This record gives sequence, structure tokens and C-alpha cells, in this order.
Amino acid sequence: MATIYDVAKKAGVGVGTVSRVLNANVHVSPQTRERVLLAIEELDYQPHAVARSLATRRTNSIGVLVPFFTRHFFIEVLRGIQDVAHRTDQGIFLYNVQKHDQKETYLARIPVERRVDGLIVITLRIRDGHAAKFQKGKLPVILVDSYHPILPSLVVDNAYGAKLATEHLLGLGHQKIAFLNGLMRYHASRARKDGFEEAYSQSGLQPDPKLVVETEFDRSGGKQGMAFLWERGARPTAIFAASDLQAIGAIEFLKTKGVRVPEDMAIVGYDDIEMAELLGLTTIRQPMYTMGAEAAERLLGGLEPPPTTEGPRVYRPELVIRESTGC
Amino acid sequence: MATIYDVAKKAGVGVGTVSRVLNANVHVSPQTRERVLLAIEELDYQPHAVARSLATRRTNSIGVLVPFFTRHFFIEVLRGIQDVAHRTDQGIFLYNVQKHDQKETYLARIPVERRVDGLIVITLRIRDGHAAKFQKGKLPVILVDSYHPILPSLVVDNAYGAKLATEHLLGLGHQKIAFLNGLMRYHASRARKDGFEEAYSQSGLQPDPKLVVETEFDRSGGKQGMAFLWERGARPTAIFAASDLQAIGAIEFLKTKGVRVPEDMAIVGYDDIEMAELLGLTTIRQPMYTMGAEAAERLLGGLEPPPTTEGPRVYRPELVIRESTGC
DNA sequence: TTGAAAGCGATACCAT
DNA sequence: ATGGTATCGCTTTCAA
Repeated sequence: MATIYDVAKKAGVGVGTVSRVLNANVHVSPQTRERVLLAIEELDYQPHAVARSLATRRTNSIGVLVPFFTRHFFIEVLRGIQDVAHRTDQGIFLYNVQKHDQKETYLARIPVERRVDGLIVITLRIRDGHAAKFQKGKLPVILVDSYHPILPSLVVDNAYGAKLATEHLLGLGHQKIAFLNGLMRYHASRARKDGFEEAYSQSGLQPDPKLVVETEFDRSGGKQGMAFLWERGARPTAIFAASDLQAIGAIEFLKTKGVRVPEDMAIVGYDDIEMAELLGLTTIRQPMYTMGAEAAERLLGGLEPPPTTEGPRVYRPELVIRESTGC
Repeated sequence: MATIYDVAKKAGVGVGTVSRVLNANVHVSPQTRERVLLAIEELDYQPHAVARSLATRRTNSIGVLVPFFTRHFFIEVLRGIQDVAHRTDQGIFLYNVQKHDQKETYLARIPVERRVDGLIVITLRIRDGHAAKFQKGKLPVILVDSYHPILPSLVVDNAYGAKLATEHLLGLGHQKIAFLNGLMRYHASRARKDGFEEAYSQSGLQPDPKLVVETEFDRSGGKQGMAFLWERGARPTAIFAASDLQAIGAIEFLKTKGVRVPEDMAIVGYDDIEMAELLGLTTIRQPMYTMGAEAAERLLGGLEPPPTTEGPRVYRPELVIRESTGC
């Protein structure tokens, strides 16, 4: 494999000159540049990325720390990241977290290992200890769909999303709306609860606590949650589920009871996964691609100190109306 | 940031010794090892990955070149790769191809840039020129769901998959089976056509060419393909679609015609995407996770010269029977 | 067992 | 404008 020395020798110049040509440095005469370029061509030379990184102290790549369980969300965010990364000629280093301890080891290692110039953390919650280290350390970090007061964060307004969904249902004339929320240990669930209640109170109505249940965000969560409500005797006319998967699970359960959507029951999901469109599920869409792109842009653009006081960048989700709410 | 020199100084030893401790080299006395370990601890030292790579000429990471359009397939394969990569402490460098020219630039650059120790190419077809370069060059490559005679390849037996699907339908008594195939420029489509025909001929029947159509692998492809057959007057009793998305598109079209699945029409898809389970779609499942894991294992395990004569490793897909074929 | 020094392949400063 | 050389942070001989 040819090195910069081989090129220099072949072109009859010093390595410094070759480097200048490589880096589009102005201080090189057209003739020499030509000679160097020729030598590069003949040797089929390409600079060694690792050596270059060591010298420049830049790796030209960003790390993405991601939990695999958020497939759809992660894929979309990743698409956004990838687009701007590619545009700016940056590589993407993937740190996937499948088990909890992986997160810890990664978080401890990535900053010191310095294999990447910056890190985007998706969905994963960052503890104060790590946050402080990041802030002190020189590795820029940005959180997507996760929030920490001293780190730049991009979050979605969950309360607003829930409010949108609930208002939509209330606007349709529904008064008995079941709420299949996620578990309260997730911040998203708590925020969505607020949004749900706010929509109700603004309409002058009261939500029925008997129609609220908390389950896992997945399909069986929705199924079980709905079953639980049903057994309990609840007979809502509409459902707001905190995830599309929960909504789908609920629909599955309802089907066994002969309840049709949307004829007998209106339903709104959350996430706008691929299936939502297919099933005609009204849902809340989050700007995942945009968040990924903006995260990458901010990471690459400015490595300014994190704007601590600024608070997180908050994105507004939108309501996507489909057949499941009978329109 | 602490370097190995800081550690050496603090421990009162040479950098070589520190390096030996770091790399679990035997030639170091217990006492010195202790001292070094202590210094490392106190300085919170971690070796600089880039510098280490330059010295060892190993990056401890593998590249994954992937087209984003094969989302589900790619995600599953990636999960397999990630599992073994993590186990062997390797990083994953993601090269995503969204536009065609990206593939070319990546393929040209990755080998010389040497940012990774090996490369896994997913689904993308490799031209002879690149293949030859890879074979000559020192960067090990392995193809998943793609085949090139001089490169190690992991492929799925598409003919077999199609045969399984068709046999299933024939076994159910269907004689007029529509085949929504992919475009013939894809190898997969050609192989599946073979499998489709083989199943027929083994059963002593003849497929009706009027029931075969080639479309894109996506949902609208299925919709349009089915519409095309329908307009043409075709009235099959069953459908074999070359992708789940095509199957779903076909179902959507059929719904507009009042044709119910599976009552009026049996249907088999291909891929076993998430939605397939949800919709109760009988389909063909490919061992994606396994292929990813094996690809990574082979890449990391042996960097032996690619077994040219060996031919590709062929995986057998399996039939997953669900409600859409009325069982 | 250990320390010193020579790479690894680039960049960047300092002379010229 | 250009060449020479120190430097980046580590590994790995080579002596001692």
C-alpha cells in the first residue's frame, strides 16, 4: 500500500508538499501540484485515514449510541444523521445497546477512546455522572429523544402530542376516552399523561381514571391493557394509545370481542410507524428524520460549549388523521 | 487527556512496560503490573484507539455497507453482526448507500482508507472490478444476500423459498396461482421464478403465464401488479407475492374489489416482515439474523483467502404458515 | 523483566 | 513555494 512518502519520492518532492496538495493548500505551484497529482494517480494512492486522524486529532466520524429496541424511531433518526454525515463526508460509528450494561461501558469508553469526534445519543437516558464528564471532556454530545439539563438535547413535546390526540377525539364528540399509556417510569408516559389531562380540562370535561391504564409500549402491552379495561367493565367509545403498537394490540383484542374500528370504536396511536399508514391508523407523528439531521448538523457545525441555560430544543409532533378515527 | 507516557512516568516505568500490561503480556512482574494498574486507575487512563490502530495496523472495527432501502432485512442482519461484533469487542462502521454513486465511492475508498479491518456488504451487487480489487487487496470482504464468484458470499436459496411457497399453495388445492414477482433485473426474481415453475412441474401442472407479472418489490408494486392482472381478466384463487409488501399491496387492491383473504383468495408473501405476523400473512422467512452473525464470525475468525472454489454458503428459507392461506 | 528507541502514516511548523 | 523534521500516542523489536 502506497504511503505519502512513496508519492513524494515519485513526484520528486517532500512529503509536506504532497500533504499540501492533498489538503488543497494554496501554497503550491501549479507545476508541482500537477506532478504530485500524477504520482498519486499512478500509485493509486489514498491517505491512510487512521494516520491522518492521529495527526489531525480529528476522526471525521461521529458516533451514534442507540438502543435497538426503538427500531423504527432509531432508523428514521439514523437516516437523518446519515444524510448530513454523508454530505459533510463524515463516517458513522454505530454503538448499539442491547443490554443495559453495554450502555455503561460505551458511555465510559467512547469519550476517552476518541474514535469519534462527537456522539449522538438516541433515546437512552444519561445519568448525571456521565453528563458531567461529557460536559467537562472534549467530546461533544447531543441527545436525541432524551433530555439532560446540562447537555444539548433534542426532544419531542410529548404532552403536546398527547394533547393533540385527545383533542382530536374530544372534537369528534367522544367523551369516554380510554388512555392506554406507557409505564410511568418513562418520562414520555408522564408527559403524555399531562397532555391527555390538559386536553380534557380545556374542554371542560373530566377524564375517567377508570379508563386509564399503563402498559408496556409494545403490542402485547396494548392487548393486555385493553383486556384489563374490558374485564373491568370499561366501555369507552374511543382509545388513545401511547404507541401504535399498543393501538394495534388493542384493536386485536377488540376484534375478539366483535368491536369494530372505527365503527364502534375510534382509536389514535402514537409514532406513525409504517404499519400505521397501512392500517389506516390515526396517529401522532414525530419529526424523527429532522431530529437526526439537526442533531448531526449541530454536532458537526458548532462544537461550541453546550448552551446550558438554553434548555432543550423542543419539536412539535403532528396529528396524522386516518380512517381509525372514522374520518 | 492522559497518555501512556503519563502513566509510565507516574508508575516509574517505561512506556513499553505499560503497553505490556495493557496488552496482557506475560513478561511483566506482578509488582510492576500492580504499580502500572494503579497509575492507570488514578489517571483514569484509556488507550487512544486511533494511535493504537496506527501502531498495530488493526482498527478493531468492521465496516457494514448497506442500502437503506432494505430496511427490515438490513436491520435484522445488522443485529446479527452487532451481536458477534460486541462479543469480540469490535466496533461497527456504517456505510449507508442511499444513492447509486455512493456505492461506487465507498467501494473505492473503504479498502484504501483502511478505517476498518473487514467489510460486510449487504444486498448490494459487486461488480467484477471491485471484486478483483478486494481479492487482491488485503481487506477481507464478505457478501450477505449478494453473490460474486470470487468473494465469500452468504445467500438465501430463493428458488427454494419460492418453491416452498408455491408447493404450499398447490398442496392446498390451488391450481390457478398468480405470481407477483419482482423485476427480472434482480437475481432474486429470476431464482424465484425458477422455484415457482419447479414446484408446478413437480406437481404435474403447468403455471399459467397470464397469471405472472413482474413489479417493484414495494407495496404499490403489488397493488399495481394485482390491478394489472385483474384488468386483464385473470381470476386466480391464490397469490404468491415475491415480497410481503407486494402481498399487502395486492390485498389492498383486492379489498377494493370485494375479494376477501383468505376466504376468496389465499396469499403467500415473502420476507416475514413485522407486519406479516400482524396481518396473519403466510410468508417465507429468511435467516437474516443468522446470516449477519455468521458473516461477522467468518470475517473476524479467519482472514484466510476467500475459498474461491467453495461457492456461496446457501441458507434455506422457511415457510411460515399463517391465516392468509386459510389454515 | 524492563527501558530505550524505532516505526506506523499522516500533518504542520520552521527554515530556506 | 518547498523540504526537513518534530509530533500525534501507541506497539514492538532490541539490548541490557
